[in-house]
Amino acid sequence: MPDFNDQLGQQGVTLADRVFARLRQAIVEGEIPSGTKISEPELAGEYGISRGPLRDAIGRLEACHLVERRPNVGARVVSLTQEDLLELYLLREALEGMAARLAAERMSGRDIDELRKLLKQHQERAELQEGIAYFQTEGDLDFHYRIIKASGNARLIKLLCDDLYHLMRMYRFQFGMASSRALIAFREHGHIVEAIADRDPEMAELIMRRHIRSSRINVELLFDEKAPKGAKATPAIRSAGAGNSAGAPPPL
Amino acid sequence: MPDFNDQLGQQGVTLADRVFARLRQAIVEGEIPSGTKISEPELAGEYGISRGPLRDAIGRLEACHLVERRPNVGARVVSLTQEDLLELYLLREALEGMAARLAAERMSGRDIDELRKLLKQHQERAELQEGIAYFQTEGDLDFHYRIIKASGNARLIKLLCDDLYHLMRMYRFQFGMASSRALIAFREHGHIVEAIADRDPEMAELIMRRHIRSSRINVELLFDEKAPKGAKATPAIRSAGAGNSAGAPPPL
DNA sequence: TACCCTAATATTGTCAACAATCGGACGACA
DNA sequence: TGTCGTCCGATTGTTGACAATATTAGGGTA
Repeated sequence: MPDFNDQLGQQGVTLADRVFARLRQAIVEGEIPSGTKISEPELAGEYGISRGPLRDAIGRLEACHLVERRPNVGARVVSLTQEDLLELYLLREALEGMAARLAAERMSGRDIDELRKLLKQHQERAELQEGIAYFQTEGDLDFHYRIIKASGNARLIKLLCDDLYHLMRMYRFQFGMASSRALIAFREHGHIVEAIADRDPEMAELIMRRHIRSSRINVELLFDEKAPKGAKATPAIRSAGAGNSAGAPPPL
Repeated sequence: MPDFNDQLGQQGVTLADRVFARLRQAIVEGEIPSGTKISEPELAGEYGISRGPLRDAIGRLEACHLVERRPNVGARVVSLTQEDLLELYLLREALEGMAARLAAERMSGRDIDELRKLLKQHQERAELQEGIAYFQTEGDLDFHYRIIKASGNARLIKLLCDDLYHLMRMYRFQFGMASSRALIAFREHGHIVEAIADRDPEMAELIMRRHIRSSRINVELLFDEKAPKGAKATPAIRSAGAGNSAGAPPPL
């Protein structure tokens, strides 16, 4: 259970912080479906707060690319498209490739050991429950998360962990991403750790890039399978839990 | 004269848009020096607006990493450090490398011709006024700008052109970046265009990455020269035009 | 019946006042 | 004299009301 961006427990200090964290979770996990219009008076009423901090929170969501805003019209939750997901993978290929390179240069031996342990846990879990599910959803992100952190590049870390990873999580919640590739991906993770342990930046970057590129191609194939030709903007598949519009959320 | 992010003329629709654009320019160009505290009442008074849209604008500046905010304390203009600049170069190496790769795959023949023309203009200008200055400041950014746009990856474009390039501009305004490397860089630009025209993505990415890496190393050397040992956080060098604190800015 | 123009409605953008929190100055005490 | 505690001032966070804009429903006309 990785804790992206300290969203757990430690709730932000200010009202806008808390409502931002909560809205982000609701959007990422699909509680507020893609394409939904964000009504300021309505949400303010539900959360029992004023429109001021709510607008602040919406602004931050926009900065994360989780909602889109048009002046004098309002904000909508982004609608996920196949095209955008593929663009996201290209970004990750470039950025996480660099992260792996830097990690190979700077990661401490101690952290490398920790990373190895993490992989062992993943293996056990995968063997145990055969539920490649866990591995490919949270476990995979956790692995990547650690390598990014190990890059030591604050800007890279912020970009990947604060923005892009919430988007990736959102895509995983909305599209299934069942991944017939889990075992292969797991082995690739092993190779990446080896390259890092060998202090071979070139190799670490190369393998990480191929790893992410393979994921992208896999996703591309899945899309072509489901929608042989057109289907240029497939919206969310799962309706994701019937939004609790009745019954206000617990107090902040 | 590239027009990063449509900041010219076409002023935003809403008040917050306009004050955001104006503040960003003031910060990037050093009119508001690094490290300055952003006082909401004061600025609101100067611009003749309320604190609401101003706070909105400050929030967007924070999303661009141009100001840093602490709850209940306030916002300050980011203080530029050598370390952060080097991190920025690493990001650019990864991202613009990918942009060059994509451009080689997708750039239209027409746009490639345009790019060649641009280089010719740069050459003439450089020869004419011998003022490598222009080339290395705005011209260089313009060249990179076009390749990024040609990548066709909306997310990549947004990231580089909306956020990172304003930061690069800010560093160029604050630190000199005189660049003894202008001529070499110009030739490298030529090689990049060739690789794109050859539809050789691997090569285009490789050269772009080396190009940016060379810039980074050059900057690193400059820093080591000026501050042989410590000097871990060199603040702005130029005081940049005596900030017009007296005399309110023209109306929005 | 289809299209366009007008007006009502609801939403967003903006403003000014209130409450909560932080930083610094002053003074008391060891 | 140095350190801690307290108070005050100022700034930020939040609120509710006002103004401006976009959407939608309705009626009139070709």
